[in-house]
Amino acid sequence: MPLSDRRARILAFIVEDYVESAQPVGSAALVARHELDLSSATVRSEMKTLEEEGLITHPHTSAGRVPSNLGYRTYVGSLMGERRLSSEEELTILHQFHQSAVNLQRWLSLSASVLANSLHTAAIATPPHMVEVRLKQLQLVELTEESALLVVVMNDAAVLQHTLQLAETTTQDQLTRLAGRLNQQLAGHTATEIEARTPATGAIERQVVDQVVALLRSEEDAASETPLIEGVRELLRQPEYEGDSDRLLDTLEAVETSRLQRAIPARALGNDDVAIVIGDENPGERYNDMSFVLSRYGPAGGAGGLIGLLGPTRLDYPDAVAHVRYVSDVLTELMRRFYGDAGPEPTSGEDR
Amino acid sequence: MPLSDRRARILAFIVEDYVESAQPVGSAALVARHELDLSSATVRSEMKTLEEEGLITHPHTSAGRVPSNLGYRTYVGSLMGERRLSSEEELTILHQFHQSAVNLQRWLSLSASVLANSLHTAAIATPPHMVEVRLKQLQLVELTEESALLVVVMNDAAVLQHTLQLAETTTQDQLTRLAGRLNQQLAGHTATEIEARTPATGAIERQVVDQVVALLRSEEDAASETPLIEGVRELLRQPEYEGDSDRLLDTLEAVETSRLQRAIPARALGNDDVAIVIGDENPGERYNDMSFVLSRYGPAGGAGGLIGLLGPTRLDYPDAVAHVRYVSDVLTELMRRFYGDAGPEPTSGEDR
DNA sequence: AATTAGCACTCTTCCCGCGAGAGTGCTAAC
DNA sequence: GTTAGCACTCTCGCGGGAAGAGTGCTAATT
Repeated sequence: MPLSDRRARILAFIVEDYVESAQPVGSAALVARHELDLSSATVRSEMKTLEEEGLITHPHTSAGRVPSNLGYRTYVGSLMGERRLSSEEELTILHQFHQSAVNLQRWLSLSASVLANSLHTAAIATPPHMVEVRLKQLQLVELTEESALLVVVMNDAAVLQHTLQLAETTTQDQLTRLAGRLNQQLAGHTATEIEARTPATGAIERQVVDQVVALLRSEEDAASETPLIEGVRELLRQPEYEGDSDRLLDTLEAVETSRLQRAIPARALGNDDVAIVIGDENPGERYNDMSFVLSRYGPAGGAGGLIGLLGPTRLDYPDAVAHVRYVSDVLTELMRRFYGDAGPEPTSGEDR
Repeated sequence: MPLSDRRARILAFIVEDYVESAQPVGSAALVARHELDLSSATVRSEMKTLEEEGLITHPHTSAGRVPSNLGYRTYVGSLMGERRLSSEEELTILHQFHQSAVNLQRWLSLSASVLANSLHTAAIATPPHMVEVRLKQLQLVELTEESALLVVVMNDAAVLQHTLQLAETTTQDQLTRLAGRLNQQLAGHTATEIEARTPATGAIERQVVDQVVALLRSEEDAASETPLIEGVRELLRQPEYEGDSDRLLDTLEAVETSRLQRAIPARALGNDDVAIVIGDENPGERYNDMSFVLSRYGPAGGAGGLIGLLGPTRLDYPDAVAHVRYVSDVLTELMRRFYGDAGPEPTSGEDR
């Protein structure tokens, strides 16, 4: 039995009312609220059908209806309207970016904060990384006679550092010369390329090269990076956790500890897509009652990452999608402006 | 009326029992637990006196006694025994450090984790900083024609970065030469020294120098650094928060958002001291029911910071002090080994 | 003079039961 | 197909009462 038009409308109302009130919605309340030309009895019978179709449920006999995960999925997939931010909203967001220092890390955390505050839930951002990470420049700084700091800048503008215990004692002069030589040889190459040639001269040189390769590899490996999370408190203030400290702490733990990556769709996301993962669509059981709304940011083909929201399944999806899309676009534009395209195809206009 | 010997012992028992059980301790229970040669009635009358002295309180008429902040303070100041870690405990901790990469940031977060897990509460660590921050080396990396990444290494081995929007277009070659020149001129100097000489040649040079000064300044300013916090969940699982979501969230907020520095005693801490701040001894009201157990880490005169515990006033202080002291010593020793003393006086032996 | 047994008193906590309220699901009429 | 009516179910909040813990006082004991 396909979803009749009327039943679809009712489902949408249930989702929207429930998102707003966090209370199970009853037939009478629904009729009153939307001034339907239907009696509550009719709505009740439609609700019954919706329940048989698995789109809504009952917490208990005498309570109103609550959307099931499938219900949300249906709503998100075909029922919800598209929301666009007003230019006022857009300006408020832009304004915050313009006040921020030019610093990718700041932008990311600002983006996450903006999302978290707008939707009163948690937001996450993974640091940008490229498919092909190349060495841009390395630097060696003496710490003691037997240890040195290796600083590596990559083509995605990431700066990684590592302390080396040197096999032999050296001076800053020698280190500077070594760094200069290695920069000439290795700049612009990937970990694999560097490994393939292995010049292998001095002991220290080998140490440095090995470490550079290791750092490039770790940057290539998106999963190794801890995502940034903002607004956990906003999330935990949601009524779903009210008075339920256990669930609250479990969620806090799930959000903070388990590598979020595993829960995030690894599948490629087009630059304009916003992916919505609802409840048990998540791999792993930890996020059974949570949803993700995610988008890729960063110039197409260049360094990029994921940014988005993490909330209870009871999320305002239209609002979430609109915000995630806009913030992601802003971030992409900023990166393009300040870090260059850093990729093959200069993408077509999605600026605003 | 000075604290009689017996009354002091009773206070100590109350503190210790309460720390262990998180339940108000009654006179009968106390006698039984410690096999005292006293009747519960005697203990009761002593308790009454302790209460009049403000060392303990009553949640309500028919409940046992709970130490007041003053009670804890007295206990910590003169009653508690000194606890030393067993060599087994020390080894377990050391082992974790030896498995870690040589990386100050890692060490800090490891230290905090160790503390948090050992005492089942939160632990904090502020990044190391020096009283006199000097430029060690800078590096300029081209991003686009009009923007470059400035990477600055300081004498405390901190690496800071900043993206510059350049006033003129340049090439990597020009940037490398500029970096070389500036390194010769500025390396080893403090922000103030650099500012005083102001060579002021090209526009880009001025931009770079200004930014270097700003970065040095921000590193000098300890308060600007966000402390690292681990184990918030351990803290929030403590019985004080059980079933009290509001208090839980308030605490989460206090711990995560408000600049912890303000609550941390800014006063100089000797290298071997462990400072204990209890409840309302904290400046600001946010931490009225929390205690800090803090120690300075880092070679004397060199780069250093604070590390310690953040818990409910109901803390196992002897255990806390022992752990904080040991971890701080380990950290200091590691820093000395890998980063050098980086300071005038090579400190006398406090290694183990 | 200090200690102790005894006891009344207070206050919390838990449980039980009950009534109000919300909302459903069915049936019969429109 | 829609709707009014109604019985039924379940939750939630409230009051009462019993159990338990622990105090504080008093009077007896050492």
